[in-house]
Amino acid sequence: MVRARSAERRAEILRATLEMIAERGYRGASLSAVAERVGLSQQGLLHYFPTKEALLVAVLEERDQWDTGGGTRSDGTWRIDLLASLVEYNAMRPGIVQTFSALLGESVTEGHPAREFFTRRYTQVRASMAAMLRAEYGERLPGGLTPERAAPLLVAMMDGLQYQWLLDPDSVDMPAAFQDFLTLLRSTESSAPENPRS
Amino acid sequence: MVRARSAERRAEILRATLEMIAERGYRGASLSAVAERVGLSQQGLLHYFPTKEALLVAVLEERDQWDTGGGTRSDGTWRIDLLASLVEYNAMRPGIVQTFSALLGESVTEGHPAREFFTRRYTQVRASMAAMLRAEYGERLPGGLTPERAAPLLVAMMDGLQYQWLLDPDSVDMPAAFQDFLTLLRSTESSAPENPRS
DNA sequence: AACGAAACCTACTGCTCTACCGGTAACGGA
DNA sequence: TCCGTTACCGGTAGAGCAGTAGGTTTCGTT
Repeated sequence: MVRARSAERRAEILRATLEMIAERGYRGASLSAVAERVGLSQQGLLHYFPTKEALLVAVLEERDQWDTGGGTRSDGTWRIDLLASLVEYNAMRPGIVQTFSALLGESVTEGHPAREFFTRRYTQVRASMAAMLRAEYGERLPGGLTPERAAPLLVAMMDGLQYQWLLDPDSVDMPAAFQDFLTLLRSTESSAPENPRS
Repeated sequence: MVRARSAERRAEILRATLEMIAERGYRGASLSAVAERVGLSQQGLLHYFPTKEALLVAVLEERDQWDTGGGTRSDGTWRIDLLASLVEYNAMRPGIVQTFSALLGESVTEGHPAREFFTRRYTQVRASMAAMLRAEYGERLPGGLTPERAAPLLVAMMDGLQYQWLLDPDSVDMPAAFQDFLTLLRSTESSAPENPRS
């Protein structure tokens, strides 16, 4: 009973933190503001998460579980059509996208507590994407690309489109643009490697 | 003489500000820290730029001039090979890239002073890219894309790669990856539109 | 030589931030 | 019914923040 109530509170706090980070970024999000949003004093919040950084870590971990959960195949790889669905889904949740875009931007600064998280995560996501591309299209992709070379492009496209979309949703149709990219990756014949890398 | 010295100081300040933003982001960059870096008191700095926001605006304006200057053709459009060169150039200046990536990330948060700047800038850059693509490849691009539809992809790719590269330069060869994308945009036959948009 | 502006600085205000310390009240288990 | 744990809150330390007020020095111009 107590446990359940506690877990509920923690979930509330994490949700509020996500919102605050979307609005102000991690550095700009103050503990008091988060606490106020869940109807707690700042000290009450610190009872659940002892430091601000611990709170951020909890947010990141929750998210990590969240989106390594759905959308993957039994062998752990993604399906490319589900990737497109994910982008469509994201387009309906600007809040979440904004949270992680703001966080990603901050994370490149020195000593940011999310930096290591994102670094590790991108390594993992690139590998996952490469596996997906290989499963879907085999070894040869358009332009003589290998799955390993195409994977970072896929990730970059998703992230990059998010920023343009967040800044100006009316001018950028994110899901359509991402589909365009997938078309590009699909529609063309795979030729011999044009500029092989070592 | 005085004027020259003053302009020199301003330039120093702007350079230091760029550094500080790269290290801590805009919100995390304090006036005192910037001032110290140029050997001024915080109030001495405020003599040149009356508010923190004015300082940021000056940084953005300087950058705006800077990179709408080189690389464009007489008619104001870019050349695509110069775009690849720009990416290569950026790969040698992690500081600058970091500054603007951090700023872009922050700018999606509410009420950020750089938000309008980036919004306007991306609109303009997309238009510029579309013009370049049209000049270079004509109306039909691979996958049935129009220049207007490919333009945001080009921009997104540049931005997205920057984040991956900043987080893990050893794992991501940014210029090569961008070249891969350009190859993708080039190497394939232009087919009829597959999924035309309204 | 006198003047005015530019280029700073010291001191300070008022605010916000994270985090610690020490309480207290409720509650579930023994 | 006692007792330990959980779930908080008030107070406050201690630091940093942007920005103001009011100086003084330097220096080019007249």
